Amino acid sequence: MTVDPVPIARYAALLAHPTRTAICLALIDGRAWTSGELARHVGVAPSTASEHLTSLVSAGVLSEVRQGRHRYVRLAPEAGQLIENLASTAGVVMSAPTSLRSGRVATDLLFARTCYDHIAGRLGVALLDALVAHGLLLLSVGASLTSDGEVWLKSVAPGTDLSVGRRPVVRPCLDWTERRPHLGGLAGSLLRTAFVDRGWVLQRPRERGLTVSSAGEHGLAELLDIDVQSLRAGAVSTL
Amino acid sequence: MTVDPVPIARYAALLAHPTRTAICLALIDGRAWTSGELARHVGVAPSTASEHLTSLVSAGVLSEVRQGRHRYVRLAPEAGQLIENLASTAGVVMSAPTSLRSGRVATDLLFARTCYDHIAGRLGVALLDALVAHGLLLLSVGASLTSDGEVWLKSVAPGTDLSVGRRPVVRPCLDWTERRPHLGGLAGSLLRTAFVDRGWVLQRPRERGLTVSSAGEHGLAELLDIDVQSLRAGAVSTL
DNA sequence: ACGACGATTCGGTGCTCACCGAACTATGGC
DNA sequence: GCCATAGTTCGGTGAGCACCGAATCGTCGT
Repeated sequence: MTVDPVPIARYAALLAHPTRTAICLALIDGRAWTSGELARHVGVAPSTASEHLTSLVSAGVLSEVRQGRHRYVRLAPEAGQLIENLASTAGVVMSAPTSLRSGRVATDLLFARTCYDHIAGRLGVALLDALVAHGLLLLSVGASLTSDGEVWLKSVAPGTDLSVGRRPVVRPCLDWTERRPHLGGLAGSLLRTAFVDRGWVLQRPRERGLTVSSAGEHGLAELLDIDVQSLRAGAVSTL
Repeated sequence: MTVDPVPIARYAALLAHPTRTAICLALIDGRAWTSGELARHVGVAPSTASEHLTSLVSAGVLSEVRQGRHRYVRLAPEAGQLIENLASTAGVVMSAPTSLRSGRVATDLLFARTCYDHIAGRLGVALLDALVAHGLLLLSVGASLTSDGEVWLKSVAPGTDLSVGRRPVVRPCLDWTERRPHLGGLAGSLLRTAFVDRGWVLQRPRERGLTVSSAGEHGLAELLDIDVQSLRAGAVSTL
């Protein structure tokens, strides 16, 4: 007995069930998905998806990060490679756009999407960077608005009372496609609402993806020097 | 739904069971094994092994050739690659000698082994080539001994009656490690017996592998100009 | 023709596991 | 404090399948 077949078989078994395979295929775009999203995507009960994720994570096929009540999972790079290898050996044509970090839906989401009630993706990261660049936000341990920032926010989102509630005004929320924080907390929520109200940011029901109108492009450029065009083209903010 | 997970899962499932994995690992040495050998090797009933082989073959993981009452299977090259990939991803160290066409046992068998009751492997192929080179054997459609060959055979294996029985005197038997015919049939059997009797070829019970003594090296060189040393080193006859 | 042997087919058995729903925990925002 | 939402745990159910032994088939060599 030269090589023990058991661990190999055990690993293969993880990819040997349509549901888990579908989960991995969804994750091959390189993004982090939540447990619930995956459950809906592959059409099983949340409990079932959760069980699958647990086994995939404990075997190292997926890596997980828990944030609040969400469980984000990502495909481990080696596992992604193996799956593409497996698919091609199995004679399945994986269309190019399905590969890592591409595909229409995927790129849309990479550009801008909702995270809880605020904006994530490259746009969300750019937003936070712009606030810092303009001296409106201070990023050290945690984050906080400067006094300029408070004034600015009230002008952008009129009728805001920052003293109410226990929700932190700003919260750096780790962005799982950019691996950098974007703007969360109350300020993030207010900004999203303000942008949607102005018709700058468009949000379709039951979808995570956000789009920016041409009015939004102008507005964001004027307000915070954000170049939406280049963000959309894939540029990341360089702060 | 961009990619159908089902065929991928189905393929992975083939490698997802310890028994089938063990079969594939055995086959990774690049040689063709019979169904029964694999059954014994992995420790299951012949019927079980047969079933596994059927599914592996029909999925293209293995290729099969039936010869007489034997079913030879080989690992498809892409499948071998995938398995090595899978093993390394699963964190299993596949020691170098386990890889394609190497390892001690494997190379021994590549050099010389029994096939039915005659000699296969590089030595078997060299034997057939030498007979042809010396004008003792005619290889066209099928094969037949020349009259010189008959005389020679009787001198090497005294007491031989070639007219008895329905067994073909010579039969080119496809060698599944060399992909070229070696000497089968009655002549092959007689030569093996003669060589074993003379102590040229050594055969341990319950093993397929054959070894050649130093007496055998001299004898084969003198009798048929066969260079056992270089065969053992991996050279193949070039006829 | 016959016996030996390798391989296959077929029933039956038992284990594993994917799945769901229901109950529960934890988090977020009011 | 409250409710809503995301996720998890757990028991039970059902399907799939790896396995074996017995019977059968085909080939080989006498």
